[in-house]
Amino acid sequence: MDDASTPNRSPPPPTIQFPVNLNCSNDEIPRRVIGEMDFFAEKNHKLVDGHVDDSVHANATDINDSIDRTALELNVNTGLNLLTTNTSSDQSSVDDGISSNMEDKRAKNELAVLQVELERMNTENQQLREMLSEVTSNYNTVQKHLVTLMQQQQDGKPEKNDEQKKSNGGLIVPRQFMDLGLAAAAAAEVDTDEPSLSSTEGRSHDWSGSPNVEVASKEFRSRKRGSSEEGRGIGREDSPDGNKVPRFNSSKTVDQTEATMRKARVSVRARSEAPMITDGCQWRKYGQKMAKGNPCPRAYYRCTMAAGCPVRKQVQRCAEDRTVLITTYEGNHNHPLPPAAMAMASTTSSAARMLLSGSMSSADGLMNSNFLTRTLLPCSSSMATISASAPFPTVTLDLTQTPNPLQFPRPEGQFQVPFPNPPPHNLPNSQLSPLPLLPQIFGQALYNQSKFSGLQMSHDIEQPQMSHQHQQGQQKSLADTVNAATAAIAANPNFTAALAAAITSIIGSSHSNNVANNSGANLTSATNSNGNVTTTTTTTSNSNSNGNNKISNSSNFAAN
DNA sequence: CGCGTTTGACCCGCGC
DNA sequence: GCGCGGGTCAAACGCG
Repeated sequence: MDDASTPNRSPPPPTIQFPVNLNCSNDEIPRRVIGEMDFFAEKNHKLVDGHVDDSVHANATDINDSIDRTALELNVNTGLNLLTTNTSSDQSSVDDGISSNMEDKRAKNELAVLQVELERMNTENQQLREMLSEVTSNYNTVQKHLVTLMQQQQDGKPEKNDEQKKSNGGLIVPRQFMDLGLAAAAAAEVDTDEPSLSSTEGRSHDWSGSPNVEVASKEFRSRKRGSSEEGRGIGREDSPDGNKVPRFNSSKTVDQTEATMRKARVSVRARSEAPMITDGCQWRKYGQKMAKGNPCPRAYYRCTMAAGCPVRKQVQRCAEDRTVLITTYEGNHNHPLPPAAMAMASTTSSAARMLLSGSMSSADGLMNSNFLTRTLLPCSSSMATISASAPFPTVTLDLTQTPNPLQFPRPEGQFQVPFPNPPPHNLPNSQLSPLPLLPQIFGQALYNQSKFSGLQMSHDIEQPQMSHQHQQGQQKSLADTVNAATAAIAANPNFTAALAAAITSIIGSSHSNNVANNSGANLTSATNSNGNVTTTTTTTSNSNSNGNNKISNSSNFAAN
């Protein structure tokens, strides 16, 4: 739990430079830029006002206390003042000049130009405010809707929960150990008596988030797979047709959503010579298969950090480029995770939630997703995608591509990823590599996004015990978050994109440990013509070459 | 001896 | 109904 609350969080590295490229060297500028971000924070404040996340509220309030909206204008004026100050100083310095009148005129002209510029910027700010206001409004609508649905869902299935608790001997503790990213899914589980993210191909269906359920599954599985009808009745609500074709306004919406969650997958593509990427967990290989269309075998791993942990992953080399390792995760851990493991866990659960938000059959889900992507994350990229056409909804995070220049370029040296993670207790230092942290970046970004999509709200409701820790983390990281958002704005001529990053960061900061921001990860998302969500996370990571992976053993990838 | 990997068999869903 | 492909199981095997 403690670990879960502070995964890989690093104090703001002293090396981080505020990305102030605003022609100002004034020390106050960063604060003023922050003030500019406070505009969003304030919105964010309103956005969460009257809702679940007190920690967000608190942080937004903090910012509000120190910086108010006027700071935005101050900020705008700041640069201008510098120039106008220069102008006036010019005036004073040329008093003894011959053409003081001309200088005066020139200064006036400059002033006029600057005023025009100021007006333009104000207009732009106004537009942005309106946009944000609209976004906020939409968000609140979606949020309310979601809460209503959650309440309905809860009211509709209380017996189920009780039943499950009874069958579990009242033991639901493992869920409390889930990390932040997992908890939302866990909450979903509590509601649905089903493993949330856990997924299979619709047959084994026993990837339960609860060890108890897992045990039950194993029981019926051990009887004989051929006679597992009983087991199927228990572990499988996803009827073969239930989760394939979303039915809108169907009474089975909830179940279908669950099925979607169960089948959600997060695929990470990374260049690595190692047989597996290091993700902080211990894995046991339980199978290997040749997959069609790929000369490299696919290895199947199961998390062994806790008995009954439902998390599994597949590891396979990319057929086209065998230096690319594709790791696909499914399921939620049901045990505490070391910091390094939090990364991937956060990634999978967050991505899955995002997936859910985009693929759940209810109109709300679609609304969430589309709303999010249309309004906040207009940039598109191929670095991460959600595939709705795949047999299972899959988020693919591509770490192999160079950052999209259309994303958020950062000045060199800015937001260097210090990879400050303490070595996982089970990993020797020699086996650490930056790579395992990248998923955390993704996870955080996705987490932010999924939170904003409204899904996380349910989590907040049902996991209030998290909020305090979140709060601490937030306060610690809020400045970094703002800085990061500021950096995005300052460094990026594409203000709209920067705005998206800023909003995403700030909103995400309400829960985050700010890894994404600190590490310079940017995430964008867009809705393509198919209505699928394209998510992009760009990192400044320069090397993912190898994480000598430390699964509990060093299994060699046979195909390599 | 215990633990983890290997690998062939098996099960299941899906498409034809 | 049949075959294919994906996923899992579990006995055999290897290693420390």
